[in-house]
Amino acid sequence: MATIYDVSVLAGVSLATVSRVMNKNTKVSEKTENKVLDAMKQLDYRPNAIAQSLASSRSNSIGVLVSELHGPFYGAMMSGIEAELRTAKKHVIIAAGHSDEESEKEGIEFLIDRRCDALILHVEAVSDEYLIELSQGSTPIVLINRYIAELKDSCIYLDNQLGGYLATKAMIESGHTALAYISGPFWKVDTQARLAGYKQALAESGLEFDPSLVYEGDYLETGGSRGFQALMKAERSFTALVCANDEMAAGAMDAARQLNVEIPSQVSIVGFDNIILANYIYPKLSTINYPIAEMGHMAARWVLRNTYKNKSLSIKNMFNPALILRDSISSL
Amino acid sequence: MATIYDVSVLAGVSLATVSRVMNKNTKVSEKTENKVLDAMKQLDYRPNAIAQSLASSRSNSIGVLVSELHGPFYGAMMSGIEAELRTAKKHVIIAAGHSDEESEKEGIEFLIDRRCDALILHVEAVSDEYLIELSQGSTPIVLINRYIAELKDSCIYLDNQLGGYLATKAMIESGHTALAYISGPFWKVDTQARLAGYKQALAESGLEFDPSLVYEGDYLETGGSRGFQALMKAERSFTALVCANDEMAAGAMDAARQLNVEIPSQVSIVGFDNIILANYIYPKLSTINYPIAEMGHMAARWVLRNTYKNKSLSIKNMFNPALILRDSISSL
DNA sequence: TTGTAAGCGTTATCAG
DNA sequence: CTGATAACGCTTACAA
Repeated sequence: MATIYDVSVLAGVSLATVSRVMNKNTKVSEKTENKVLDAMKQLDYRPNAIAQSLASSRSNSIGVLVSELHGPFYGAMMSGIEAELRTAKKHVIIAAGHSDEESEKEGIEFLIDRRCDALILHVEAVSDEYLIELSQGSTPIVLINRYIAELKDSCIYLDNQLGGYLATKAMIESGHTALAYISGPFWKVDTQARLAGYKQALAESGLEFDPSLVYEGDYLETGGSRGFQALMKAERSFTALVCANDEMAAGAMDAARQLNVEIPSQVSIVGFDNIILANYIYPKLSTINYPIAEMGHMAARWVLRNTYKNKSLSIKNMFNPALILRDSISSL
Repeated sequence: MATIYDVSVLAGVSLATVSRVMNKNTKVSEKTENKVLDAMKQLDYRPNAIAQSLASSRSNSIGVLVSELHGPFYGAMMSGIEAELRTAKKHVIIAAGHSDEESEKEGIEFLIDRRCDALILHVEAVSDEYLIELSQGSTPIVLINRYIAELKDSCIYLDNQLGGYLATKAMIESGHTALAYISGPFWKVDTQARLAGYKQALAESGLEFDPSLVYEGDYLETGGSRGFQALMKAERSFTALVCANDEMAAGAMDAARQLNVEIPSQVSIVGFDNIILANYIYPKLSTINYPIAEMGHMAARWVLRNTYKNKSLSIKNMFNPALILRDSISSL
């Protein structure tokens, strides 16, 4: 591969001049510029991004850490980020954290070692303290779906508790008083917030919170199925089921069908996230909208504004969940 | 951030020695090694991956190009690749090609400029010639879901025609003789192969191919819905619908519901890909299994074997589609 | 086993 | 406006 040196020789100028025409930061006479451009074309020259990063200590690439590379939620998030950054000619380096502390740290270190100009993180397992310390470092970080008071300006988050509240409230307003809940893993922060919203809505309506009506799932279809089966076997019956995400809701609906319980006439279901799937299962799933693609865009804009100094961009940190009514809830 | 130089000073050894203990390729006395290790720990030293790449001209990272960062198909593919590479301590840099020639080339160049040790490509818009030329370059490439005779050893592909054939055959064997088809964009190679399989099955059973029964979709739910509506309006009626992927099948089922046509009693439907969704829509979608996660693993193993010289790994280039019977096909 | 020094391909600072 | 030249942080012959 041709290097900047080859170009300079062929163009009959110095290294520095070639560098200048690439970076357009210093004036170069038109004549020289053309000579250089020609030489580049002839040699099919492509700058070595690695060497550029080393010399300039900026890589024009942003590190993104997601829990998984698959799944509708992370997919939408990555797409949102990439779309925004692409317009600014910045690139994305993605790593997976697998909701595991070691992996998340490893992923973050990989991205930092790669000299990413900034990091967009969707992390679940690392502690607030770790993140606060990380933010002292030289690589700027943005957090998605996590709120840490000390870092609030670099958090792009959803009011998860409000979401849980809205979902539950929708059931209560439809006349339900026996509401089961399929939760995500209890240790996750967003799980806790959503569950808190459920409790809040119950309390507000004078309904008692019954731990035997909540099942700890895994945010996957299988967890939803198992949860539904478990809940049906338990002594307390219910007419409404709120699920901490759509995938578990889909799993629960599947299990319901197998147990011959009809949705929504016998059990109403509401999900959370509003993934595309929610609109294509039957009956169409009522859910809480989580504007994750939009939030991905916003996180990217944060980077554009703060790291690349594009001050014309405005940032919104908190996003609101909203109830989306479809066909999986019936009135009692 | 501490550099190798800081470490060498603190440990009282030379740069080279520090480098040696990092790379474990030359013998270093235990005593020196410990001094160095201590110094590293004290300084919280992390090697600069960029500098390493520049000096060694290998980056330990593999570039992956997918059409989109979202979507169940690409999600599964990226996950498969990442999982395999992670075990070998290699990392992944992902770019999106958006099924557009310019974007795909841009993405590939980005990855090459980043000095990826190898590229795993799921490309649709670039020509065979481009890829053949690319493969002459110094960065090894593997192709997923694409077969190019000249590059066959580095292709990990599915027999798409066989898949289309199997899907169609399943309908015919269930007694259907009027089969509609919702296709992907005609310009895509896999689209053509799947459609060819459909034609092949028809021909084999003496059924005439009727172009008015095929609709050109976009591989998205919306395309499936629109396709179903269009097909229903056309003069020729049909009792079976084969869709070139599951997402369009889901869209078609949704449209069917709105038009009050019952699945599968009035119209049988079969999809393609076997994405998770297929198992959670109602009725459960019969489809063609596309082992994309497995193929992602295999592509990664190809890299491990060929680029990183792990010869103990064996490679399988062609994968077979298989019919998965669920509830969306009824016998006539 | 260890040190010296020449790169790797750019950027960026200084002179001119 | 252009050219030398010193970094950037690390690897890797070549010597010792």
